Amino acid sequence: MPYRASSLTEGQTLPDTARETTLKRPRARDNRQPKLALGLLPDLIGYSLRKAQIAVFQNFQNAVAPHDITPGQFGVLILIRENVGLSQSELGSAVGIDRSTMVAVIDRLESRGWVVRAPSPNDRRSYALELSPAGTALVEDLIPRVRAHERTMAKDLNKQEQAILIDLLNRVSRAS
Amino acid sequence: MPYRASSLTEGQTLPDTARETTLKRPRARDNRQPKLALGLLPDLIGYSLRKAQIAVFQNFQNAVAPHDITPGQFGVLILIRENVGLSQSELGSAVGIDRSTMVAVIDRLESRGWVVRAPSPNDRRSYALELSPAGTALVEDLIPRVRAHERTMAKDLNKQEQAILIDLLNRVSRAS
DNA sequence: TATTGTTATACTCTATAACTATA
DNA sequence: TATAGTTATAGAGTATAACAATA
Repeated sequence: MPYRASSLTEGQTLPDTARETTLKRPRARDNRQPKLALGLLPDLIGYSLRKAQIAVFQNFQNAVAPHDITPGQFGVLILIRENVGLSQSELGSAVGIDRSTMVAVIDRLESRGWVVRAPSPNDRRSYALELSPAGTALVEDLIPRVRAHERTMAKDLNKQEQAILIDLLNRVSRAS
Repeated sequence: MPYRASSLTEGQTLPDTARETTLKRPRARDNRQPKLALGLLPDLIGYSLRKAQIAVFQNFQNAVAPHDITPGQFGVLILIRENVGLSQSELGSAVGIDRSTMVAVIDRLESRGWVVRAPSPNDRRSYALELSPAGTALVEDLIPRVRAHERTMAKDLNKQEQAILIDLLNRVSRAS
């Protein structure tokens, strides 16, 4: 595999702002190489969002380790599993990508033997997507790993904070 | 311009969870077409993160409208402005991308007349990146637009909630 | 010998436009 | 006429490997 999506042109390091918890901690290691001035970036939600996104993506890859699958592919597998008979176009508009883009997405999942393009009973133009037995087994195997990954990413947040984070993120999503 | 990065294979719609604020609102419009079952996705931080990311990215594009620039390019311009004389390699490691990738990033910004590859005074192997006058003017023009964009994205969060969101995101970034 | 920028190569994600088969 | 899947084409973003110039 070539690349391995890492970060993006957004800035990586971050100066420690906010959170005065555990005041009396003896200034433990905080050796993330800052050095660079970040200007207004640390105040932007998009900037923090992007950094968190990168961290989550990379940890996901490790968490599902033996399997080579991206968070996006996992999402598609879940949607197919939860909505049997979905067509490519429906799936595409659900995840917000063009149907021409969805072709290659399904191609990859199909060539790995996880997804089947079954004929749609009603409409001969479209497929009824479904998981193969291997795809079903894969998802079963992935779910506990993904849950463990989730616990890792949220390990410094208590239950309430996790719920708050998701709620705040959802409100940002709806704000645009 | 071709594509216009929109979303990704992660799932778009979302069922309304949490937040019982304003109980007596008469069930206003909430017509985001759900229909699809999302399984465990809405419980995953990565899923909400991705949706928020997409919303922010798209709104950013609108907010800087006359200019065609991505959040990532904006971030790079800010870093160059705040750290004059930065080399491509330093910039690359700051934003977490390979120096070979940074070449094309700077190529684009340079071809648009915003960034200059000035000779480094100390090291003849590297460049001292700086903004051109046009690049400086661009950034000056962008900053208020980006701040307005930020207000749009955070319009349903009060000041405290915004700070909490950024803090929680930073903690997630550090968790991996 | 190590580092900086570069090029060659490759792969994913994304889009638009046009085509085929079907509705 | 409209829709589902497809292909052709294009561009951004990402990586690794190798090379030249310089340290």
